[in-house]
Amino acid sequence: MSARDEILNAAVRLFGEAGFDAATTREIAEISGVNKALIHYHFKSKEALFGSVIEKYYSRLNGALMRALEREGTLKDRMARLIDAYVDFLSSNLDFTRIVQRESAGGRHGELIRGHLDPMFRAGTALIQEAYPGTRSGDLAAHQLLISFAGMISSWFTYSDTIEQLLGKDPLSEEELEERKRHLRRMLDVVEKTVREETT
Amino acid sequence: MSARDEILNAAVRLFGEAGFDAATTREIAEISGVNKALIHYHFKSKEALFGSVIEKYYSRLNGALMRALEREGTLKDRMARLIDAYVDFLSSNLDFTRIVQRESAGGRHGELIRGHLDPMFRAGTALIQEAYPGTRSGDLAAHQLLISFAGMISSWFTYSDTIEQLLGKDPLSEEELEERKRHLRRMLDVVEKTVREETT
DNA sequence: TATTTAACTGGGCGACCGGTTAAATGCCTG
DNA sequence: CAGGCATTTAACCGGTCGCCCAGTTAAATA
Repeated sequence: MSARDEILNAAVRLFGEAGFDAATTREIAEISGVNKALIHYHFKSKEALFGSVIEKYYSRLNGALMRALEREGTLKDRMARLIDAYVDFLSSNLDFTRIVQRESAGGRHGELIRGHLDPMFRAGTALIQEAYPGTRSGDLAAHQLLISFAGMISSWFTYSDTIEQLLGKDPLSEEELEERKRHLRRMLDVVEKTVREETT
Repeated sequence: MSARDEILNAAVRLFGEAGFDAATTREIAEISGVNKALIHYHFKSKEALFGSVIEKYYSRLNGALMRALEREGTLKDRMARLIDAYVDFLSSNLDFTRIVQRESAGGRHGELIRGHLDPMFRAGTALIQEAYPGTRSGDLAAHQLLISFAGMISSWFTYSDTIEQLLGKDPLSEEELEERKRHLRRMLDVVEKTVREETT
C-alpha cells in the first residue's frame, strides 16, 4: 500500500476514535509508519486530510447505495436492499460512521458532510414521492419517512455501546446486525402497507 | 445568577457549539464574565465541568420524561406523551442535544452518557414488554422498537441543517416541530396497531 | 476587633499542537 | 545514468491550552 493510503487509513481510524481535534498529525504519522512531514507533503493541511477522508468514504457509500437501488425489483424491494446496503456500509466502516455522526452535529465540518448528505436526501424523497403520491404531504410525508428511516438505521450504531450493555450481546456482530435488518425490513413493511392503502 | 451558574450556562453553550476540545475554558470564562481561574475553583477541571453540565441536563431530561409517563392514560397515550416530551426537551436544549450526539459516538465521554442512557433504555423496554408480551422477541422486539423511535426522534435534530436545506424551512420552528410530532405519533399508531394485532 | 472561610484575581508555566523549512537519501523510469 | 518524485530527518516556530499558585477581597463568625 502506498504511503498516501497508509496515511488515509490511519487518519480515518484516529479521526473516528478520537475526533478531529484530539487526533494529532503526529500520531497519524506514527500509526501509518510515516514521517509527519510527509502528511503535509501529500495533503496540504490537517483540514485537507480530513476532507480527503470524507470524500473517499462518501464516494464509496454513494456507490454502494446506487448499486443497491439500480437493480431491478419493485420499489419496496429496492428500498429493502437500500436499507441493507446502508447498514452493511456503516457496520463495515465504523470509524467513518463515528466521524459523520460527530461532525454532522453542528461541528466545524458540517458543511462538508451536508454537501454529501443533501443530494442523497433529495434523491430519496423524490423516489418515495414518485412511487407513493400520497407522501407529498401529510403525516407520512416522504421527507418525514426518510429522516425516520435514516434515524432508525444510524441509531443502532450511535447507541451501540448502550445496546451492548442492555442486551449483553455485541450489537455489531453478524447475528445482531441481521436481526436489526429484519426489524428494519419489518418496519418498512408496516409503513409501506399503510402508505399504499392511503394512496388508493 | 451565581457565578457558578453563569459558568454552567456558558459551558453548555460552548460545548454544544464547538465541542469539548474546541471549547476553551478561557472563552467560557469570557462569555460568563468571570475570571478563568474561577472555573477551576468551582469545578476542579474542564472534564469535571463537562460532567456537571451533563449531570444537570440529564437530571432535567429524566424529570421531564418521568412526568410525561406518570400521568394517567393508556400505555399508547403515555408513549405519545413521552415522544412529545422528548422532542420538546431536545428542541429546548439544542446545545445539550448536540453535545450528547457528539459525545455518545464513541468519544472520551461515552461512559458518562451511557450511564444516563442505560437506565432510561431499560425502563423503556420493560414498559413496552409489559404492555405487549409479543415484543419480548421477534422482528418487533421491544429493544428494537425503542432504538428505532429514539433514532426517529434524535435524527430530526441530527440532520436539522440538512433538512433545512432540503425543505427551505426551519425544522426547529414551532410549526415544523409540531409536524414532526404528528409524524412520530402516526408512526407510533401504525406500529402499535401491528404489535397489538400480533399479540392477540 | 481578630480570625476564619469562601469567592475571586492576575500572571505565568510547561506541554503540546499544526505547520514549516532545508538538506539528504532512496527509488523508479525514461 | 540523469532527473524527478517520494520520503526521511531533525530542528524549529508561533500560538494556545489547561492548570497551578500566590495573593486579594469581602462577608461570616467568634
